[in-house]
Amino acid sequence: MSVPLYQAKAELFKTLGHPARIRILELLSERDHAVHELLDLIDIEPSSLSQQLAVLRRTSLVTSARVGGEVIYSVSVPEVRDLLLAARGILSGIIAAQGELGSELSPTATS
Amino acid sequence: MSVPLYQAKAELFKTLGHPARIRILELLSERDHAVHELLDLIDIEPSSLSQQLAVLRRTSLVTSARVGGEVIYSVSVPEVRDLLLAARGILSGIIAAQGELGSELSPTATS
DNA sequence: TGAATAGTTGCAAACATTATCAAGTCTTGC
DNA sequence: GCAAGACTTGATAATGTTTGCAACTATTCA
Repeated sequence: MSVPLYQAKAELFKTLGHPARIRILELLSERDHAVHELLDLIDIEPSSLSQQLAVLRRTSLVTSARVGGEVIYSVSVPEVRDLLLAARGILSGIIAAQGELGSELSPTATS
Repeated sequence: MSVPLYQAKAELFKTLGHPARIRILELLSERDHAVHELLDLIDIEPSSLSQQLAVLRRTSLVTSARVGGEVIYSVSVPEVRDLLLAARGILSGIIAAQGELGSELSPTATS
């Protein structure tokens, strides 16, 4: 039952392919956060946040621990930070390369 | 104008979230390939390959150039390689951390 | 105990992505 | 010109993902 590595990579990237999940990982790679803290920082419904956290948990990218009334999340693999930085590098590269012409990236919210 | 960076990142990762597209990028990050060469190396229908290439083109991750009878693809941003390597690092981290329990991820193939 | 806060789960509708087949363009070589 | 090879495009059914609401569990605190 072994999955080829390129497929595992695809799964990993798919897991990262959601704005809320990126935000979560960015925040968690700074420091651990309780769910309600994330909720204050990310504009999303509680249940939706919970579901995105579940996705990240399933992929073992984050872990959770109940501490009294709150549940604290942490990134389980520190290298996640590298991945996010690499992504930023690529985006800079692309943007630099094409100036500002028509992008497929749909403009919506701010921040 | 600007799309929030975290959203652009999510788009980027989403683009990478498909096994065929990962394969394509892995192959192209070694050297340029004509479509029919990719076709020989990846088990996929021509029309499907074409569609995946279109996705990568739209995101500006690859560029294509017609050379006589063939169309040659190249990665447009060399840093893509870093991203793929970072992904491999994370997968190793996860796999190492959890041994072989879940069996959702097991490395077999190369790269 | 009961109210309030903190999170999670289930589910159905809305939405996006993928695979496949048929049809079309472009280029080479005869 | 025209057949063959190399690719792309369009349409569509099948599948997968996301969202939002309601309901539910767990913990704290008064």
